Amino acid sequence: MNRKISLAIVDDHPIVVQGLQMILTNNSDINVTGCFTSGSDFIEFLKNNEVDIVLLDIMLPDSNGMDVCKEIKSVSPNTCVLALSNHSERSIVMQMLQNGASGYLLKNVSVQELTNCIYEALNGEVAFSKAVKEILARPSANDLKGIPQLTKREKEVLQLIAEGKTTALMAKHLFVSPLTIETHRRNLLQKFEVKNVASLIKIAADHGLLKSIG
Amino acid sequence: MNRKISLAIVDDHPIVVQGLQMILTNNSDINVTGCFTSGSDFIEFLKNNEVDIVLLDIMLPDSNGMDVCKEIKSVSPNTCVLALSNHSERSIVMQMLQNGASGYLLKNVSVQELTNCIYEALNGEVAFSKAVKEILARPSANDLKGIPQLTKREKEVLQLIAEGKTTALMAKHLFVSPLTIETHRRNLLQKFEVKNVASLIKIAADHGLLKSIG
DNA sequence: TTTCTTCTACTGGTTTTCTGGTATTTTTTT
DNA sequence: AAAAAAATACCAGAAAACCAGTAGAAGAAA
Repeated sequence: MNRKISLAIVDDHPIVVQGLQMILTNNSDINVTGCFTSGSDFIEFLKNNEVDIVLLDIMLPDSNGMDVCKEIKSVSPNTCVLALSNHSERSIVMQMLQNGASGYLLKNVSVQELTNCIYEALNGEVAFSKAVKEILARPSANDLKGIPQLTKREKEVLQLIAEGKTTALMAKHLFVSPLTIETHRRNLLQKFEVKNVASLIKIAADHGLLKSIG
Repeated sequence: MNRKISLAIVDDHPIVVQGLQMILTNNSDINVTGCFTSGSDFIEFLKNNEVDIVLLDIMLPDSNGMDVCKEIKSVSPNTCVLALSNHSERSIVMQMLQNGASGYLLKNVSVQELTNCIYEALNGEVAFSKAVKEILARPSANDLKGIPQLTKREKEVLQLIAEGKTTALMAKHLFVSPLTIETHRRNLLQKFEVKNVASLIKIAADHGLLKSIG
């Protein structure tokens, strides 16, 4: 090993910071270079110091995690960002990753998982804690309101709508009257509690109800 | 250790089957209980035999992977299904998981990863190979055909359309004329080469261009 | 400065979706 | 056999989306 890994912690909860530090000082590869309670403090630090990886709480009081992450990556593209959060909402996870994070951990992460994820991230991989993988895998299972129960025909029509077919085309395709298709569409909108196909398709896609376009 | 893990392989490529068998016989915990070249053969077997985990190729000649997976879980809910595939399309991954798969591996998986994933799956976790995590994390970055380049305003409008807002509402929201919104929508349709918002939203969602609903 | 892109806005017309009803037939379940 | 659920079909009108073409103004890039 040539040199120690330079790691920073950004979190406004002293207890979390203490805990992380304790865990990480046991690891001889890792050097905790700095702890910060705000995103902007860390960005300043980053301008004059090299940091290999940062554990970033995404719920900071002053700024939001997304923006901090984006800024970190623009100031120092090679610094890995591991998002650390209590929030297990899928959309937040996705947004962080979209903004360049190397991974996402819930704060209930185990010590073993934490160190694994750090090494994975530094190795250029994407790192998730167990609970996060669960969220990414089964968006609907973690949903408050369940997916409406659809009939076979409704699923077919839903799929065809997503493929951009108009009522007339769908009717031909399924050998029924266009008026029947309209009824199905109407029932779909009602079941999903939306008022146009745009949101219908959005929600259906989020729930993994649609086939990918061949 | 009380008893060996019972593992089955379902794949129509003899070479893959051979390879998997070779790798797995080196592992004294695992007993390869059976190899099958079709989904229905395996389902039959499953009715009379206990299988802890099955490595399932999702591109079988006779049936499709989703349905086989669903059937496996209905015949034997405790059998873990690890999907094995060359296909790295996000929506396929999601569909398999939706249908009860415990994980998804691309066939370029390493030996180490494979065994890790098997243990993770048996342990009730969701298991992904490295490449799959990459896909889940950054849907857009892994696309073959590039996503059309969107302007800032177009992205905003796209998002609002996905949220089910009408032209009039979007116009109010963005403080512009409804006619301007219409133009943006039109440009979006043109850029994505589709002719209605349904397919627009479908494709945008597939590419991870939309925020998920909280 | 000129050019390119983006954002803005318009006219006018067509197609499709959406809304609120109703209702018969077929299939499934009890 | 009766009841419930699903698939089928219709009318008529309102609202929204879609199409084709044009074009000025602001801002960024050459």
